[in-house]
Amino acid sequence: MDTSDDLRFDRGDGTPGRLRRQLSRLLGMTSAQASRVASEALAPLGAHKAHFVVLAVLAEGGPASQSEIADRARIYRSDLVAVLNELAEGGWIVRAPDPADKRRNTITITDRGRGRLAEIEAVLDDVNDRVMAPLSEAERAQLFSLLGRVNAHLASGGGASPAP
Amino acid sequence: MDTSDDLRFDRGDGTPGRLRRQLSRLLGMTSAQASRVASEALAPLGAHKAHFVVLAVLAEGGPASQSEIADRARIYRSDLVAVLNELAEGGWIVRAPDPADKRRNTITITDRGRGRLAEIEAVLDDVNDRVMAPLSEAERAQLFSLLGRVNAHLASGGGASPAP
DNA sequence: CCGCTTGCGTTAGTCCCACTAACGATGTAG
DNA sequence: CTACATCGTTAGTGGGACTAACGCAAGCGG
Repeated sequence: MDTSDDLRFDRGDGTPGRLRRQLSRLLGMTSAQASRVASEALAPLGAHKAHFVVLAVLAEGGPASQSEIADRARIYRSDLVAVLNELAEGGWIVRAPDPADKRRNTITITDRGRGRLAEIEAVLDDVNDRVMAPLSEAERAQLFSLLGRVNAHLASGGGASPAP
Repeated sequence: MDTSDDLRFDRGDGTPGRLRRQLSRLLGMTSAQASRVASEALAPLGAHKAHFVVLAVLAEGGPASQSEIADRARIYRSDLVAVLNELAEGGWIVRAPDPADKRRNTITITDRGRGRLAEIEAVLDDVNDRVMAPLSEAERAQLFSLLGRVNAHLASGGGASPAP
């Protein structure tokens, strides 16, 4: 299998070898492309990726406070506010004050929300499939595993700069 | 055993399975972390990643016009302007009008520029190493290969949405 | 020569994302 | 009661990808 496609990317043509060694560059480019594909696929639905994330968290973890959602969904509480507003406006979640602790809101996914989640999930699964089209099943698993390990390592402070 | 660590990441605990299936999410998180590590490492030098990219292109490809650089470095011409200004201010490149075509500038890397490139490269190589610390050599190659293939696929329009 | 189109560098500005700071209201500990 | 921590919220930063439009120069067809 040769690289006969007219990719304008990292092929032998003009890309210096130094650049190809940089993981962060490759990650960045790939991430940007994948993200773009996903966003474009969700656009017709009027949905954002954050919607999916939050709905998934609520569907699988049950009702939760906003900071709980933020923790689980790996979203900042500050950004979560707008997302929840949009989701509430669509009737996909309910934001109700927690009687036990008046600081908290208890967020619950609605039935419509579950439908919405399924809808979004279908789109994103398809996107995932298109993005990873050139990879076999085993390779996809490999990619997830490798990325996951790097990610976990970085998340646990593994990449911090050494003491000065 | 509580999750008192402040890894707010994907560790099986609260992250729904649906989210873990999404490559773009994993890519995004990992890319953001890696990018952050790189930026922090470059900060003490007063350097940006774009500096590295442009210097590398010039060092390996020889003098070039700005749009040529933009093509090779996979940067937008509009963004390139500021980068070249900074590089010129540091004396790492020279921007001279092309006598053959007065619309063009010919950009050339200086000796100081080559020194700067080496300096930045050393930092970034170290970053790369720290980021991929948990992976063996073979696994790193695997990761590059897999990412590269996905990236190439996306770059050649592989992930476009089907006709509506 | 004249107009037309194309490519070049530049300016400005948009959108999205990760991230921080601060604040009022509420809860908790001493 | 006082001091402090937490919750939701608002606002704003910084960077990266990307677009639009402009002035200028080159090239081409007539």
